[in-house]
Amino acid sequence: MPKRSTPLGGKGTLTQRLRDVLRTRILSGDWRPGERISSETDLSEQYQVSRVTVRTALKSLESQGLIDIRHGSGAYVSNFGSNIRAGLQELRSITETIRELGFEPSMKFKSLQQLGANSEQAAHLNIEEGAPVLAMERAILADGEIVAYSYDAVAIAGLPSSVIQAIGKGSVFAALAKFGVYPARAFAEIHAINSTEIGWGSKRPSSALYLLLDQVHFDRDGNPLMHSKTYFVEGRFQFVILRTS
Amino acid sequence: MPKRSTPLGGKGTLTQRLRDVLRTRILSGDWRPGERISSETDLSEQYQVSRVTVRTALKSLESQGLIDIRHGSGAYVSNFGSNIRAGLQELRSITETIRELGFEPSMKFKSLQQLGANSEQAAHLNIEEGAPVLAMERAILADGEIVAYSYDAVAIAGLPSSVIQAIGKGSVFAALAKFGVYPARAFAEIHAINSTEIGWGSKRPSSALYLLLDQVHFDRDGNPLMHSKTYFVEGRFQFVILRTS
DNA sequence: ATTGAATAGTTGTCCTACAACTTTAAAGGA
DNA sequence: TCCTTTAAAGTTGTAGGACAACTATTCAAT
Repeated sequence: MPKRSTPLGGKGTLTQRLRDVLRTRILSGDWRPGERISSETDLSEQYQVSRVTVRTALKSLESQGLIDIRHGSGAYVSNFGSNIRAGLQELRSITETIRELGFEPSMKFKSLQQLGANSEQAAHLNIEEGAPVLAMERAILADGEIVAYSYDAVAIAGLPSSVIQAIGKGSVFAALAKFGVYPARAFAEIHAINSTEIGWGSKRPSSALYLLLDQVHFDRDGNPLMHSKTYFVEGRFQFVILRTS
Repeated sequence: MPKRSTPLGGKGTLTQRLRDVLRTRILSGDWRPGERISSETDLSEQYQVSRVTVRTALKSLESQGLIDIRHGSGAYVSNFGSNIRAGLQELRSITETIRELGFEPSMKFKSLQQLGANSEQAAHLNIEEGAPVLAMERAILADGEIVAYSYDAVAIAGLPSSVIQAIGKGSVFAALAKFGVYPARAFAEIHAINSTEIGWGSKRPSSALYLLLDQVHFDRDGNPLMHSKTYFVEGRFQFVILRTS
């Protein structure tokens, strides 16, 4: 039984760091699905943290559906394991998800301009109609194949121009992160859409069937940051959700 | 400031009972969105439980997105509140969700018979092809209007006939509960479907556009209980997801 | 072979204490 | 008056020890 001397590097609270380490171990197969993981006491000794910290980390993993804790018995790896990584309930950027699935993500801008918010955007972003927003129309590709079209609007009142310019080059979230703004939550609505007016370009899919993810991203204070309507080409992107009680 | 003498009635661990009480208080508006709820120390005195129990309950609510805990400051009600109740990430029966949204749910069976599992069902339920399953074709209505069509298959090998008969009359989950079997998790895939071969009956929707929820329910041991393909009529049912990081 | 009781192991809850962080208030200086 | 700094109080995060409640195993008795 090898001792772990890993100092739990990373950011966030001690509990969060331990949780990330344990999640990695579970997803990498240190314990097989159905198998019992080390007891709380063992883990607390291995990582030199209190049992409180171990418990909180395990509880978090349980709420994410990765493990199942049973009173008097132990914590067991659930039988879903790796599939959950692509789960919808976890907030990750689309390009990041594509890369984790083993594809090479890329992006093609159709338009990128600063203009006044329309009524829908204003309502979602909680700003005045006509207030400045950065509007984008993008195609998202995986290994050169279009998987989604996205229509986004970022509220940019108060943002420095350096950040605004950076948005056009890479990931929106990466640019906002440099300004110290992180999306903490997103509230999404899902719809089935059948329309030929969504896509563009020569590589446009033959089918007109899309799965629309209409979502608003918020920072941790509940301030809306970005509204985006992303149309996923049906069949090219797998949406999975883990539902727990 | 009134003292709470509520003995935290209900089932489950003390933490779970406290969590349910606090969730009810939050959803019923005891604290407004953005407002800070009582401190952990206060709550532990109010309900006569330890601070550990309060912390665990609050952490659970945080992972569900109802509150936001900030180090050194407090726990704040997040700005979504009641919308979350209909969230997809929470595992509840469709009829239950419909009732909570203020409509009167009902069900119309087109077929209900015991037959051998086809290859798709066998794979999802982890049983042999041809093993006995209870197959259903149902229309789900809210206030008399069709909101979804569902094609379900329950693995019934080993189930007493009394339970099998009860399934046909009321909720599937309610019948299984009497046998001591509870669905603890579901793994769902989402698709957009455009087909005229889904619905039936005179009240069939004019549109052929559906949101397909293809899901498998599991018990807490990871055993598959039921596979269901539910086709929601686009526009008649709002799907929302809270995504957290 | 079956039952039942003892036993060790594990998670659930409690208590106390302190560290780390946030917010508010007071004090001081320009 | 306005602003900055400092102090204090309040809140969440982590630690350690203790015991209750539950589970799984072992072993003896029937």
